[in-house]
Amino acid sequence: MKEFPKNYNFTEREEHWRKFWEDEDIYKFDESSDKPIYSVDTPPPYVSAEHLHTGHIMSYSQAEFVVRYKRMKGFNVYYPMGFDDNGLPTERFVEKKYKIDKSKITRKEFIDICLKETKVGAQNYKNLWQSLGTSVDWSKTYSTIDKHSQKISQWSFLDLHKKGKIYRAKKPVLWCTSCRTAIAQADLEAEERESKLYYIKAKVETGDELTFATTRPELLPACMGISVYPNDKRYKNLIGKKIILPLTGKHVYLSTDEEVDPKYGSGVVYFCSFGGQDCIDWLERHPEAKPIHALDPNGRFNEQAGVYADLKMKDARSKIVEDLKEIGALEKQEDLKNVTFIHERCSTDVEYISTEQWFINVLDSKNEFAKRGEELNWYPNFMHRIYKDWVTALKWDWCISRQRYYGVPFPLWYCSDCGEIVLADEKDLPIDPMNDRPNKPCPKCKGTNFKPEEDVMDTWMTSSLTPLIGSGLIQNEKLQQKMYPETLRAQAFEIIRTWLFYTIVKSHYHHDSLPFKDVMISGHGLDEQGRKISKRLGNYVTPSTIIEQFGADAMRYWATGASLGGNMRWNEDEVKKGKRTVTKLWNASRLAMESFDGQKKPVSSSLQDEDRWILSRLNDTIKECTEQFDKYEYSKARNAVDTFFWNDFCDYYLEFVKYRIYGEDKVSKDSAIYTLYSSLITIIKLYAPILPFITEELYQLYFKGLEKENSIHISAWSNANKDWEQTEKETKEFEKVLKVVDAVRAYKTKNGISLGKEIEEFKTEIKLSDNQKNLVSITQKVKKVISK
RNA sequence: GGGCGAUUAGCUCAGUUGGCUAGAGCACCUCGUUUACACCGAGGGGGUCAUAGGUUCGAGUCCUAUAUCGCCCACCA
Repeated sequence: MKEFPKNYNFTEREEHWRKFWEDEDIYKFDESSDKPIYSVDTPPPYVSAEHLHTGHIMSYSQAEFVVRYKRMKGFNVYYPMGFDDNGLPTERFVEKKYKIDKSKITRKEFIDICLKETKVGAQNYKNLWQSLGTSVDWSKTYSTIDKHSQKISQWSFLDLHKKGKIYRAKKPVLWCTSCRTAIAQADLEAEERESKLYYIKAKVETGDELTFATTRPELLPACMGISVYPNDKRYKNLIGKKIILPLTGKHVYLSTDEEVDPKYGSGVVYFCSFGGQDCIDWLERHPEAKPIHALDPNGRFNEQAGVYADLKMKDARSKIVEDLKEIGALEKQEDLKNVTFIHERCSTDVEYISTEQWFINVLDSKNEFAKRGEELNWYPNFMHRIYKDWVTALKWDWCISRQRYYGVPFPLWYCSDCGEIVLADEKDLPIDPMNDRPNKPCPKCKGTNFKPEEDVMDTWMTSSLTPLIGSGLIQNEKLQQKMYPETLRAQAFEIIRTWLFYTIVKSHYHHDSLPFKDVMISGHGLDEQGRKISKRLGNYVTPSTIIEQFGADAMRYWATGASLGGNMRWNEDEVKKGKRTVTKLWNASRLAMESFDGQKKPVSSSLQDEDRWILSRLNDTIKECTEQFDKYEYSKARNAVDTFFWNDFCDYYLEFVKYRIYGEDKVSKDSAIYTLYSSLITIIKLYAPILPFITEELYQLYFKGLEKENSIHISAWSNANKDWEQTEKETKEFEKVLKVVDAVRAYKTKNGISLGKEIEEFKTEIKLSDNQKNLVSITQKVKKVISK
């Protein structure tokens, strides 16, 4: 056996193996293989993420453990990587970073900055993934703004349009006044706030007074109707009467509405043109009412709001409340908590503005999407519930158009003469209607003047296609078809309602199938106190610092700490434990390997009791570990290996065989070496998915010459071996030895005797055979073991 | 308001279909340099398994309430 250094220099060796894997194409997808395919769809991260934190490491590593396991299990693994660099998140990032005022920059200039910025971001991610040893096939990468992704996104639009799932309509949509674009229901976040319920008095034409209650008095200029519950006796004689609104002097009529709760507030509700879901629903029930378009897309009132024109919502509120007080129309106000919807990207209050947008019809197929959710294999299972609830609660069709610059353009124009929508030809994709022109005149009026669609697509319009984009990177068409649906989607739980849901929508409509068979959902990375990691709190550590300090293997080891789907706190001690495991593996291997003969694989000759025992334990560990990995329970898989390696193998077995490998008895030595070899190669294989660097190092140091595969990561996973099985009785019999060993150790420790020091005799109540007595005396340095 | 998780040693967490005299790692205390490892080994202290009921021969594990925390969802204006 060649020289075995005393210490393992992870900094240098990890760098070495990174390069080796890349040079040798270890993780390259083999297009000619006929092994079963295992394809993986992991989230293309937003490259605009300003910082990478341990939460990212956690969720990507967890998927990667499984990927490595499957690769060793004999699957032809397809693991591409994408970067999400289109859409609103990137735009907001660039706007903030460069303090851009979009009115003072051209569309093209802005897009150029975005493209430049995303290149930098993608490189940062790639560097981190590589230093972590992520086993991606880097020749298969995509970005969501590249031509390939644009082509597929535009194809998706055309196909869904053809299938009648896409429509354009002018109706109230969710609107962000800060981003100045329409958004989708999935982009909303609910925020509970301390608010006030204002009781406002209005005059009735009969001379009576009517008090209605609202949390949003600022919408008064857009009031389009007032309703009470049909059987509410208090207001019976006022129904149908003209109500004169305070401040604006406009009038509406008092109507009845089943949805009004007579017990809440004054039992009188006013409805406004952009107040919220309740108002939209009310308008549907009261088509006679006329919406008042008093709010501009920038969030300011316009001339329809009379004296309140030009005011922002917030300012309008205080002004209107003030004015109401002044004229004595504010009866009272009560404190209450209520839920406001905000845009998740910028936390701006969402408004409801009637605009013309593109939609994908999802509401009509809610049941089918729910059914797809049932067909999907969920790991862990309880995550299914989040999906189910979301699908059931859907209220809006998916608005896919954004009034922004940086995104995939819609493949269409409008005829300037007749307004007809002219779609691009599939064969011309991708196109940009701003630069390209239709290749034929308007099919309706033969006109040749066109207006491009200036809106861009919602970023999810593209990322919902990642299974297609990923598999589409395979040139071989026959093979490409075998790649869809993919095998595994791995993602975090907070994007179930977006990424997962939208991907299922697309696959269902396009292919009438699920996009993948399994979904593995990770939890959140939290800080040490259990708080969500956020930029504002600054409560995160930089992964690259940890990797430099403890090594990538140690960092990855930490990521196994959370059970599947569970949240995990940051805990540097766990990283240290990973580092210690690496060191321990190194040292244990040093002991074993220095006894190995490099020429040929050892074979089993005459195994001794302790050999049979450890091999049986090894066998159990293989079974347990495999079973857990098959269920995506990387955490439990690691646990099984840890227990075996530290407790059984190091604490007991290595102590048992030391004297044999240093000794002269060839038969005894050979069987010890066979057992050591079998155990060690298995241990490093079982650890390989989690600790790819140290296991590769150990594999290359000795096993490669005999095991043939170029890297441990493409070597075959260890299978349970029938020959190694032991009956329960045999195991129990041997465990008596362990008990006596424990007793000897305890005796020595309590008496301050070094474990290496020989003692004269040791008495035990446990009945041991002569073989067993012999084993205890030699390994524990007791001249004579006296047992019953 | 509805739902889903969680609640086990000082800390972070395991405890699979009920059999546990409740485990691990860290931390703590004591001992020990032994030809793999002091980034170590050995030994030890420490828990009425959130609370209250119930099912059972037997419950950390199942049921029913309650409490606290976290998350998801939700138009009572």
